Amino acid sequence: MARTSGSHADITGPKVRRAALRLFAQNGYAAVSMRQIASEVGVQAGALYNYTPDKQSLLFDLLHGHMDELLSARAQAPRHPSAMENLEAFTRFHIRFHHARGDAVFISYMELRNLSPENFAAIGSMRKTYEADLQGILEQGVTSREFNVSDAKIASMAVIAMLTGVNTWYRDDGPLSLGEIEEIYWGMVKNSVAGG
Amino acid sequence: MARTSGSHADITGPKVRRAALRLFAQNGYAAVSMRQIASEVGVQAGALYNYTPDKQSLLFDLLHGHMDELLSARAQAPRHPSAMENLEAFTRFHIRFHHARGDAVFISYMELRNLSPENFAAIGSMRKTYEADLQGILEQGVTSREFNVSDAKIASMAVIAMLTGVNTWYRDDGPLSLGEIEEIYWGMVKNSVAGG
DNA sequence: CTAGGATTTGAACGCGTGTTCAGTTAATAA
DNA sequence: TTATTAACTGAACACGCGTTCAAATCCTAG
Repeated sequence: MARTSGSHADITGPKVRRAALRLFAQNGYAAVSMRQIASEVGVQAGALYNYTPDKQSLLFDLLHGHMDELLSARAQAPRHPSAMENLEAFTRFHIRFHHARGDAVFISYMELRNLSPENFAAIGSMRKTYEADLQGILEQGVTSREFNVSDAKIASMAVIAMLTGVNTWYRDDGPLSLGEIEEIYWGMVKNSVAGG
Repeated sequence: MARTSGSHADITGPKVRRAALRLFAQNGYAAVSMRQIASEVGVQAGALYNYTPDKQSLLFDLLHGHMDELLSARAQAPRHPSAMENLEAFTRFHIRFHHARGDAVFISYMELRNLSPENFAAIGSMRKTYEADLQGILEQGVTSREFNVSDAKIASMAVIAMLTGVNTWYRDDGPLSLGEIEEIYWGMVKNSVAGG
């Protein structure tokens, strides 16, 4: 055997994924060519096929990896006795996690239609798991009378849409820090489900 | 002159736009070919160039037409003396208008990056006008002490994201009518800016 | 019925696509 | 030093792309 420690594969591999993530987010999956990705990595197009069987799998791996990170990061979050505390933790987690991964989030919403049916189902089910997490918190709060929502499923979709929307307009060099955004959004989320 | 009343142009033209709208929304601008659009219209690809100078203009016309409709429909809405009434009207308008135009809404969020810089700026400024409408309502409510928001701009982005999110999950054959959705969302919007 | 413009066809253009693969290069194990 | 193999190149493949345009077709005004 030769070239195990000095191998380039563990350098080029991540480079390929990073380049694909950036380009897919910026220009869209269909509009990005394998040659563009290769050029950003500093390699010829053929070499990419050492790291992905095809373009479609490259997209799927990015989405799947993102959802995997999301679910496992969320799974590690501590659970609190009160629904209010759980909702606050979820709100802050969602804003921070998604802010740090703008490209992956964008792709996850935009490029689902470019996945094969099986791949689409796989990502869809992971997303449902995440949504069910928030839905569970809302149901907990309804039971404990901390919250006042008529339909936890719909309320969870509304809250997630509101929180994810931060990504579409927030800029790091803007007037407000992410911490301030967190405060404002947590206030709105709390009122939206606890008020009335 | 010949063929003015019996002309096909006023039939084929809208057909082209409808087909392009549907296909762009379903598969993405970059993934849809002029031949696909032509095939859905029932015509050869070359004939499309009687109705658009190129593919890019076709996309822009769809987005521009959508924003035009949005702004003029909103402009016709009556204004109320109280911010609360204005916010309720905006909320219900937004949900209904966007629900009836799923494809155009989807494209308007997804395909902005496929516009040339000038076209992008044109659409962006129209969107800003719409957002400023809601922002003005929130500011009115802050002045009149009907609302309690620290930053009307951010609150308006949060509300719009929440409302537009309905399009991503609502289905006409689902368990709830759009009217019921309207009620639930209006409750959440009201609490989010008026509570605390 | 005929003239003439509106509308569409169908073929062609140069170009870029995803993917394959024989051959070349580079780095380590022995 | 040499054998081995991971990593990459560069050319090729068939194919679809957006767009153009002369020719054909369709329809109405006169």
